[in-house]
Amino acid sequence: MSASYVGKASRFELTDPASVDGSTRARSGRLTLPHGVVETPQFMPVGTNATVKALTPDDLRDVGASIILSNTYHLYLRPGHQRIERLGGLHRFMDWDRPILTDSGGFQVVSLGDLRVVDDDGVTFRSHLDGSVHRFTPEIAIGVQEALGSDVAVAFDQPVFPSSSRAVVADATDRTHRWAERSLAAHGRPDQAIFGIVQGGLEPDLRAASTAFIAGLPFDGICVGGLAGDETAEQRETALEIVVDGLIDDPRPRYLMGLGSPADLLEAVHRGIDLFDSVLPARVARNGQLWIPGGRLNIRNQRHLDDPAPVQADCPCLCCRRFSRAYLAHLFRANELLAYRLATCHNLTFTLDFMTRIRAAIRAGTFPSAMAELRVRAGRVSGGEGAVMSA
RNA sequence: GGGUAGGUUGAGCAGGUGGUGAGCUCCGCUGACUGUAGAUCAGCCGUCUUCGACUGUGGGGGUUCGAUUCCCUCCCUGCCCA
Repeated sequence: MSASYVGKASRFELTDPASVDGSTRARSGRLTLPHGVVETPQFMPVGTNATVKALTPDDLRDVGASIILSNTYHLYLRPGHQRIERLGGLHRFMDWDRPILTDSGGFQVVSLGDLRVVDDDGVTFRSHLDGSVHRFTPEIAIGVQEALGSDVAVAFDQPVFPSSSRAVVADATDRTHRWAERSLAAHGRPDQAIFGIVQGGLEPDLRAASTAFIAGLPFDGICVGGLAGDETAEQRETALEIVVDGLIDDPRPRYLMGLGSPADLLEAVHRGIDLFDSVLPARVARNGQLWIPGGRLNIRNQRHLDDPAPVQADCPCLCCRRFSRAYLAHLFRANELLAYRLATCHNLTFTLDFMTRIRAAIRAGTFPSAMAELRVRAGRVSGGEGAVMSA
């Protein structure tokens, strides 16, 4: 097994390969990009509109973000990638000097709309902002990302819902493969890495074939797309295992797109994933759900109004360092803007701290035995009959 | 003291001039949220043995087959005049 990968704009070194006893595929590494180093496994907060909602760049550093994701589709429509390029690129525009990965816009083209037409060459769609008609092709999506100047560009793909029929999945997966080749051919920026996306839905053979196809192309990293949708955790883990099986000797970073709850992150790391992104911790924070060890709390509940304790006693975030649950509960009820900032700081701090704990366990060689404790810490923060902490 | 407008489910309101008032917005509660058209959305929000039933329009009394509605009286609130 190669322990490192060197591309023209990125480097990935496994510092701690998966345990030799085969009990886990969790591994730890270091991804070096033009704007800095990313320790893996790592979570990328999502900053769709060149901002992680409610946070300043200083807040982002404070919560421990080492890389964020931003969005090609949204920035193309507003304020326009050419404008951002004229203003010195995305990093300068948003004053974030650490790495940025840009999603290709494929996800939005599918998630946004009824008013879209997919053909073999690309996608024609209507802007969600003003209804105007636009067209994305792999070449255009890559061109936009080069203009933005992200550290990592992502190939243009066509995701489909995991529950889609086999015919739909097969069609979209084939198209994604052709678009992957075209994305690579179109990409020329030397200070920008490019990742390719595996599709294949929940069809085992299509997943395996897609993994083989994408892994066969000279991408700098492999994204696992088409999950974190309407599939069950079991279906997701099965699909994930198929993909990682196909990448077992591949030295490049593996990025599972769209996953974000601590419990889900842990299980995916266990199965060999290095990178994640999700809006979940930030969105849920804005809606009043705070993640704490072992569970969560709804800060809008009346019982918090008199509670002088911080959201989480040992948390170093801006919110927990200086404010009480009572204060945060008040801010939410009063619809004060500070509520969103503080809550987002907390959930991202919790999530990124959780990843730090995972890395520490892997690097200490104790990940398999640490999983039980990490699972408890992750709690069930989403779905099902999840435990809601009362304290 | 006189006049006037009112008293509707936690709050604020709609409606209702003899034929079953549970309608709205807040507040509150619960759930959802995973490559962000999301500081959003959904459900509940009088009581109960909750696919239904019961209660409820300030209190009391009257007329009536039937009263939130008509009559009498009392209480409370706003405003105006003394």
